[in-house]
Amino acid sequence: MHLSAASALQTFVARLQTLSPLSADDVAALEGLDARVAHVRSNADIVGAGAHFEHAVLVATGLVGRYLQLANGERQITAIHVPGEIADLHRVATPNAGSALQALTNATIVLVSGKELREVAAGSARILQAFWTYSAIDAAVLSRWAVNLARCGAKVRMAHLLCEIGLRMEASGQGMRAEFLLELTQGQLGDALGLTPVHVNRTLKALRQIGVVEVDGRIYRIPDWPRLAAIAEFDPDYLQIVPPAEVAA
Amino acid sequence: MHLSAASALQTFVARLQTLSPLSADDVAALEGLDARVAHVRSNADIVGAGAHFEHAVLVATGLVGRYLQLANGERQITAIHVPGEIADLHRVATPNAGSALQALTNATIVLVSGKELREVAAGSARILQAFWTYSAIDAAVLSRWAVNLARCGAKVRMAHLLCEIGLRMEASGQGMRAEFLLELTQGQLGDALGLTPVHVNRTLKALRQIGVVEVDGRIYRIPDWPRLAAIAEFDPDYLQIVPPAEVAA
DNA sequence: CGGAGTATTGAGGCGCTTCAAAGGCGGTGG
DNA sequence: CCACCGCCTTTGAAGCGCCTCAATACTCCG
Repeated sequence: MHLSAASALQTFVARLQTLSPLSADDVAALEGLDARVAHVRSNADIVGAGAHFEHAVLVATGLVGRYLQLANGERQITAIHVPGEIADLHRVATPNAGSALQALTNATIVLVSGKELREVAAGSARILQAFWTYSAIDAAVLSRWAVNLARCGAKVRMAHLLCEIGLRMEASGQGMRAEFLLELTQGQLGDALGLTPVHVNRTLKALRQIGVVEVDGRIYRIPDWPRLAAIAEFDPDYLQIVPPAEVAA
Repeated sequence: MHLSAASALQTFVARLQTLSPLSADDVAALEGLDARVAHVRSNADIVGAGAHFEHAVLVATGLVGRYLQLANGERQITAIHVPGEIADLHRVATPNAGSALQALTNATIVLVSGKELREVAAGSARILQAFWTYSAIDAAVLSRWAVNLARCGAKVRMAHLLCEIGLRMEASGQGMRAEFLLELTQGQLGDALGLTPVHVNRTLKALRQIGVVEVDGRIYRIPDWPRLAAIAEFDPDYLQIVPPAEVAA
């Protein structure tokens, strides 16, 4: 197994441990799961819409997005997953989940057998509980996302996305909230934010001009995090991230 | 326990059984849960935003909504629950869920102890599995909702909501998809659809004029279900409703 | 019969979309 | 190594959908 894959699995297990107290056996069972590493090119579907797929997708490097597509070809990204996260654990509970999974950048993923995950979960109520809680937090993130889509203007939506992704990246060791690499095109950002690429561009320009974001290629810098968070009405509680050392501001 | 409360619990347990094969003991344990019946007036919060609440809320009569509120006072309803559904089972997994719960109409609810639910779940992997799946479906509904909010115009959003609610009502014995009582004000519909009350009104008028919806007070009739479903791009799969007898159109 | 919340309709404005075109940037092949 | 090509980014101009503000009618209930 590649280094990044092993590290991603550890990040995932560590995350689970903050959600439900796992025994040493539980951790061993999780780390012993059969894990097939795969590489996926940017914009390639990992799981098609409505397809059955017998593996859960753990992100090792790059970004993976969950999305739903409409008949007119438009799509809406409903979740963006950073390394260390399983993008579709919920599918282990409901095999016909409906949404598709796509690599948003070139990505390394770890395929974990759904059957094995179900067995491991059936063998330990603590693990099953952790899976449930993990999925529930995923849903809480989605519900916050829905509120932004429905109620907030483009600047606020963008600001919120940057706050959330920054924090999630930081939590999984991919950078700092104040400076991180987000390798998405403005078109992909639009797919997530419910905006056209053109308007994503204008929105970023506006955020740059008021000085809350600096963009250098695909590197985003947040010179004034509290101000960006204020614009976004960002309250990190819903992410349920337990900070490893600091308490954040 | 009132009749409606007992019947709601049975509907809920029956729903769980379609998600995970429960033993007779499991069913007995679920039906033996301590259940306190309460009545809530329209527009009264059952659980405030960010509040801890040690009970899960099973809807017995009326409608219950989950929502998030922004600083400017706007709110977005993220889920509408009909009788027979538990509105916040996810909170049993993650106590600090963030979203608030409100009676959207005068409602009868059944308060089920979160502690007891956790105990019952810890005692049976099948029940725990069913709870997880139940929550996962709730999340799938939410994700479809998010797509509508982000990508669809007012008519499509409204059409989709009517399709979904109609089907869910039918599934829990509250009417038929083609004719049901939806006791929401246009303002509440707006809170769910991400629209102003004024525009909800105009949208309903437009749907009436093209003949896909008839509104009589708060009774909604769908004379041409397939056409409404086509407008909404409604595909009921994500609801994972197993029809009791028929197969639907 | 009065009052409050709800529904309905009109007029005007703003934000995002659409359509269009030019400039940057990286990758690939000659 | 450079020239080219495709994708991405950036900017402009015009249009449409939903919002805001505003006023009137309806309906239920005391």
